[in-house]
Amino acid sequence: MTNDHNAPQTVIKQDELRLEKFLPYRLSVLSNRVSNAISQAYGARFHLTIPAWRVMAILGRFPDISAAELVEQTAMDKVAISRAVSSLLKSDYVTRREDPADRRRQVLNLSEQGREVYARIVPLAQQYENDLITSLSTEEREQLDSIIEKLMVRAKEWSERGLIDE
Amino acid sequence: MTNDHNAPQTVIKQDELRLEKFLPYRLSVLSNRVSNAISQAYGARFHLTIPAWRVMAILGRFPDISAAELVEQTAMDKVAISRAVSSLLKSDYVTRREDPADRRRQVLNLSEQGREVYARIVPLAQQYENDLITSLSTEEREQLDSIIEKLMVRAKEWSERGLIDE
DNA sequence: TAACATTGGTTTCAATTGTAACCACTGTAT
DNA sequence: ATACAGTGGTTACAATTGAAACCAATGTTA
Repeated sequence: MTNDHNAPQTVIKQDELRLEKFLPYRLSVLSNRVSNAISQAYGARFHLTIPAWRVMAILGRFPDISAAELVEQTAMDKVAISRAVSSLLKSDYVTRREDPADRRRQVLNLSEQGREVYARIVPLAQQYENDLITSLSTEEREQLDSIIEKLMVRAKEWSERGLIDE
Repeated sequence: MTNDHNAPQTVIKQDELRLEKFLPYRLSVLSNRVSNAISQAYGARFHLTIPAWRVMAILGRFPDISAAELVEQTAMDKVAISRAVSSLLKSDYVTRREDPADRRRQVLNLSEQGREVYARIVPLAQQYENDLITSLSTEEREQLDSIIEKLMVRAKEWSERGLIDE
């Protein structure tokens, strides 16, 4: 395929799969390693799960939104959001008030406390991201950015339009 | 700490986090989308979970290995492997025999049936990968390959040497 | 040889997650 | 008003997962 530095042609039989080179697999291993490391970091310090932290991250940037809007933003599902929010309410990191215009809708926000925690996690998160990409040149960072964007479009199509063939 | 190449045009306050641009987050969303789509594809056709399929994929390339070696190869954990193997034994996709040299160790292989299923899944998997990367140019594919490699090294260091700071 | 640490692998139990059913409210049509 | 479909959000239950305890075999030390 792309790179074979030590062989004139790829020697792998077509009916074998090189898992180590298989993109979906590599993405998954990489992403798991990264997520686990980071979630340990703030999980340990602030007792936050990844979904909870995601909710806070969104609320930090977009105040006054509802759970449904969180679903849109994060691509997490309804139930996960509901649970994350309810645990964040319990720990007083977020506040919730009814939207008088639509009494089904609950408007969410970071609480004072939540804002403090948020302010402390953000640099930590950035530090991790920084550390992760120090090994990349500026060009590579840009490349990665645009490549991820393209892959995401494709993957999104899968989930929307159903799978290949079928 | 390490390097700082931030553009002057960035308007986001430093103490805010743009989740949509946060690499660990994007990786996770992308990887989940891809994995779910693909696992649906062969889960539906062959009743395989992702861990089970991974085990088969490794066994297809590396016969006569043990569960412990599977752990090494896949970065999955002991228990996940154990469960996957036991379900694969039940469906007769893999065989297991005791290593006479070390009676704790079990040597695993694809069965005839397993090999057949493997042979049918491989093209399917490749088709998905293909479809995913059609949106990328040849250069981009090479870039992605090497970038993932670099990120993986870093993430691996985290899990081995513990986290940043600490 | 007895004692103890280590390794390969499984089991158990609790926490996390996903799916579907559900309740409460709103919007629309009758 | 009344009925009914759609939406926001939660609950209940089953399946999946992870951590820790565990068993059996091996290696190591004395």
